[in-house]
Amino acid sequence: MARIPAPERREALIDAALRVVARDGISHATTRAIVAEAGMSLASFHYAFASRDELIDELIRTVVERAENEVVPSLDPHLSVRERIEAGLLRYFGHLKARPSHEQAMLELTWYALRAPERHPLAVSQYARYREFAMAALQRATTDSGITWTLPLDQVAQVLVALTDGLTTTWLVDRDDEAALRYIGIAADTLSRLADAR
Amino acid sequence: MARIPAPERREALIDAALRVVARDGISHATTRAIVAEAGMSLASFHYAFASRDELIDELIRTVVERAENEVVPSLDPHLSVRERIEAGLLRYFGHLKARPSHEQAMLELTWYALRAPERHPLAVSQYARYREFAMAALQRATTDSGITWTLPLDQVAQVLVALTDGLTTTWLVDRDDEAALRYIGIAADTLSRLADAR
DNA sequence: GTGCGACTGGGACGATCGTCCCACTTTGAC
DNA sequence: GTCAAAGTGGGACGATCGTCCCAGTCGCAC
Repeated sequence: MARIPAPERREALIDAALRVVARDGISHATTRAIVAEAGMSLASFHYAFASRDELIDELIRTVVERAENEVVPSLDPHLSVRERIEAGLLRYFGHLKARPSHEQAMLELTWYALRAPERHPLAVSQYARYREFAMAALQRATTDSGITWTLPLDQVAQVLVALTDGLTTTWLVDRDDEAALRYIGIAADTLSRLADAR
Repeated sequence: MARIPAPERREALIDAALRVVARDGISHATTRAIVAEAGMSLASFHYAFASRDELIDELIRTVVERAENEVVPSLDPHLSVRERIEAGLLRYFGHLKARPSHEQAMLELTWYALRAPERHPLAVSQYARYREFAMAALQRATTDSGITWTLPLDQVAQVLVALTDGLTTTWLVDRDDEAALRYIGIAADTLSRLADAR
């Protein structure tokens, strides 16, 4: 095996771990499974990480950092705020359909973190990050429209996160595209009603 | 140990398993943990169940059957449809706050079922049952009000399930009561707007 | 080139997992 | 009372888990 400095190995192991979690679920993300995915030996694992828990914690932190803003509303000036929001939600839905196992992995990591009290803050910061993304998306949706929100932006963002969560969970279970599209339309209505022309 | 016929023992084991999952998470719901919770020996377990998988499957089926309709809207004739729906959501939220670990267990079981293809139907039927509850609740909310829905009732119910899911997940992470109450108000707005006076 | 620290591979540790076996006790039909 | 069937307890099986040890190999500063 090629000799790889520890920091790079940590990255490679985290990447491998995410692939394993997405493919097989976190319960199958054993040290051996992760090491096999990364093409390493067990010794290399424990040379880079003190324990499996340390890797999983680092994995959660990493996916939270890496998470991209998938809900990017359209900026087309011809569109209404509602249409911009709907465009953003549709973009997220496209991403969800393209990589369902990735979103499922993210949620599994949330539940995993939620089970151990000392890991709870990881889940909280994960959702704080989602809220940031939501805020940015909402701000973008009202840019150059002369429209403001009837609630503080972070509160609207909280609603958007919850709406997105509901979409993700129910679609992952039912895989009902038509229901998802209906829901997106209704969610866009709901959010745009929280915006008010001055 | 008292001698208990196998069918009763199956019930007792399922009850014990649900308690373990709610308290410690499904990853800690090992045969030994379940057996200890039920105060039995391992032999009794495998006398009642062929395998742990059989018990978990039966557990999911049982909680889906047992699940009670927590979203029961008010029937107070003085209330508007929107207020009735909000009352129902508030009732569910009260239940969620009173037994968060139970709701967390239900969701963990969903994700568990979602991981194995042969168990996927269990998750689907779980959400089908939620949809039934939602339909009953929505029907109740418009009783004697001369109001109908602008969408087929089962489609409105799908929206309610997704809205409730979003509420549950985000509250379990953030434990933000105020945000939950705001969200409930907005969700009630959203749903009542799908109802139309004839 | 030498030497030291960084890195690797393989094998092994004890703990815990799901499952099973078998001798034993109790129950209920006859 | 007899006896087959039902139910029980304890201990053991092989597999797999996270972790660790240790001898060995490589890269790099000097």
